[in-house]
Amino acid sequence: LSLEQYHKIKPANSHYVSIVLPIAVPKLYTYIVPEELVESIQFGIRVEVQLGRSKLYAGLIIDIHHQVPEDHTPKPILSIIDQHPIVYPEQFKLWQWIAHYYSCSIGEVMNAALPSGLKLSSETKVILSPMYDPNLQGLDDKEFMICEALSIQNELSTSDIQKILNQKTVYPLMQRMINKKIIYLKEELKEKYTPKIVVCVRLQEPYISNPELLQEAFDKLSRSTRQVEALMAYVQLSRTQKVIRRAELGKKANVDSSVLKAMVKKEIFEFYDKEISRIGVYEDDLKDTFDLSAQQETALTELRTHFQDKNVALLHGVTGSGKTRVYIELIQEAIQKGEQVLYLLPEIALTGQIVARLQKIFGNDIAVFHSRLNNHERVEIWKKVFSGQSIVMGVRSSLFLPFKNLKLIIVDEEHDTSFKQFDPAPRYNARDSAIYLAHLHQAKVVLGTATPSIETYYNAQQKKYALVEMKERFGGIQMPEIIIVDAKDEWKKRKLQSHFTTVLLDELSAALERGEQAILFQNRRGYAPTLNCKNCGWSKQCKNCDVSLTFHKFSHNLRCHYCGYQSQLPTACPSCGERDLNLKGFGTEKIEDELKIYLPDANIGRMDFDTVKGKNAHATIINAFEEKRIDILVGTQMVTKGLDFDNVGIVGVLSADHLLQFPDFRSTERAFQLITQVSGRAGRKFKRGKVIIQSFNTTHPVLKEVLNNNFSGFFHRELEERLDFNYPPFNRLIKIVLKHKKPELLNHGAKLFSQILKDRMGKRVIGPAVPGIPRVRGQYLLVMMIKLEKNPKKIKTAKEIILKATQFMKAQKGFSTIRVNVDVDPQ
DNA sequence: AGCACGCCGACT
DNA sequence: GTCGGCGTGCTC
Repeated sequence: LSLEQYHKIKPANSHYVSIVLPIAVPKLYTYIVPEELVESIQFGIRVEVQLGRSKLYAGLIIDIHHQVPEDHTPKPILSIIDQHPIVYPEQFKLWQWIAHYYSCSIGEVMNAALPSGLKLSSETKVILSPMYDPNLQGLDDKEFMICEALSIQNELSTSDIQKILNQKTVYPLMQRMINKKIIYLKEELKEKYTPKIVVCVRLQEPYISNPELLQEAFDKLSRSTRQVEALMAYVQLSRTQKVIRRAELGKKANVDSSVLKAMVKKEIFEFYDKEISRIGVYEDDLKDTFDLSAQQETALTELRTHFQDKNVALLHGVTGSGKTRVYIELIQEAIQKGEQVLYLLPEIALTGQIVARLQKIFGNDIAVFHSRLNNHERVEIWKKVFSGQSIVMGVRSSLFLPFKNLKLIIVDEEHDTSFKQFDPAPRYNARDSAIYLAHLHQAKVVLGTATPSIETYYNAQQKKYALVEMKERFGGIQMPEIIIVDAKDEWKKRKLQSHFTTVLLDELSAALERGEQAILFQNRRGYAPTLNCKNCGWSKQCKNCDVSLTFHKFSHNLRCHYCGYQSQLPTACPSCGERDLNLKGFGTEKIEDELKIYLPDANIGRMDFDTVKGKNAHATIINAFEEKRIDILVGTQMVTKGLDFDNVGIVGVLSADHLLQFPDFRSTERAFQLITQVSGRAGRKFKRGKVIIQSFNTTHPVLKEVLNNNFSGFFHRELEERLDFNYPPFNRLIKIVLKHKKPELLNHGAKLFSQILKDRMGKRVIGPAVPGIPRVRGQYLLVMMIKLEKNPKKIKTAKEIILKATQFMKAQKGFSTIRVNVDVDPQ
């Protein structure tokens, strides 16, 4: 239908809808609503639409109007997917805010926001024509192969055909076959969500209403011992639970399903299907009984008072001060009023103790939303929140759940960098987005941490946020004693034993003798970063990224941490033939091994990215440590977060220097946070703990500030530095990364791009510069940074300039394939 | 994000 | 010639 034809025949006063599609296209699309569907359309429902020639999508309606499209013929909505909205207007406002603030498309936000179970897309499938005759002449080899496959498999997807023919481009061939009417397209939307169904068993009438008649049933079965056992098992199970699964009953009575089937025939049992939750439910309803400390009471009162005129409060409480207890009180107040609460946590902190603790108190009022949930579980939580689930504990993406009466958001470990998503877009910060979400819902926000981020503390100082402090540990336990050990000095005196100072080793063995446990923190994983040739210094590089491969002892191979590329160990140096290859650097795995030499009697465990990969691996290690099957836990960042153990006498930081050496304006801040957090694991609940920090450069001011637990000193010194170099919190940063697989082309494009930015924004633009790792996954990178004054208008203009510059550069011949990533407020 | 079109070099 | 790779532009 041409545009003119359409305008001639278009019905008067038709309904049109604006639709968001879950893809990275920058704009919304307008579809026409067929007369028969007009009644069913509303904001926030998904509809099936066609985009392009064959793709079908589930798009979201976000506007309904009568404005006739001027420049194109609208396609019709094909069908209605939802009877009721799946997205509220508040949610959509959050999406819009994120898209604007973080410079990405609304479709990208939709992609991140909806669980994939709610995002439908078509897979082009083809079927064989019923008229097809295997003896038909005139087919070439490839066509024949497809027909053969189709006569066996019934239908094939585009990717199936690609595999069968072992070639990428199959569409022309498919089109040809369609034209010849050998095959047909089969387009269908598949609903990915199917509730989990289990078969359950219950008694039939009359037994169900008259349990006293059960004796008769037993008599009736007396000839079959197995059936009697099954009935007995049923009676036992029914005392403690309402729903009895067939499999469970079979297992308990040790009978197979044929026995149960026979009992169905005898009209004692019947089977029925039940839709069950995939989310673990917590039955125990124990209550946290101990009283609040005076400090906690004060903090609560202060928070309540501040919330009368401020919407955001920073709760700055030292490790072990009992912030969680304060949250619990606030949550309790909220749910008593029937309000919803969102408790945001960094991914890694979510996996265990804190969840268990809150579940103990709030039981099934809490839904837990983390990244290891599968699609079905995500959709289930989505639906639960929609129907009013009162508390959600979750990672950054739980921000997008369909709250309708959200009144309190807690962002725990507010400083944590994992609240910021950096790839893919939307590159949003969940802490900052949470504050906007709270604004939409008229909710209050508590930002809790022992080590506030510079930005947040600055906001509190500027009175933008309220500030509540808890300076003492719960139960009057002292802050740990911190000892800074000069590793350089020991090295000079030849006392240093591999990576351990004598101070650390002595303290460790003393602690073990006292029956205490220890945590050692090392900020690197793997055995040794590189395998080097002793003769010429050669090391094996990744073929996709410009980094040396890392040696992994467990799998005994070399790996790239950036793209996952793996390679065998070379037996000799390929460059000079030298057979002596050396391990350089040290990681958690090596620490674990070497510690075994110095402390042979200790049970040593390791917790890092490699050992917590399995679904329950993380919990298993924590349990082993809790049950004291591990004496010393060696780990990366993971050991710093959200773990509460009551028998840790010693915490060791193996090398503070590694943390301070990063070429990044946040490295001091991160070092302070990490060391303070890991120190906080020492001596909680039990007695005063000890922290040993090893360093080759003991004069660094941050170490002294950590030593004295001097947050304020650290903050002011850091603030001055940030002011000198125009960094946040005084300025705002936008980071732009350009990527392409051809370095020369990338350089030229970046030059053009940066020139446009510099013409408009002058010296605020820094770069383009080659980053520390110049190539990742086969793509060369160039980085630009823009330092902007905190002026909303200027920031808005800057984002527009970036968008225009991107469009301009991409319009030039050859540059269209350069990828541009914009990261607002990078971490 | 797909997907098709069109341009180009590499083959039967 | 035609196949397949790759860059470009469009999708209501």
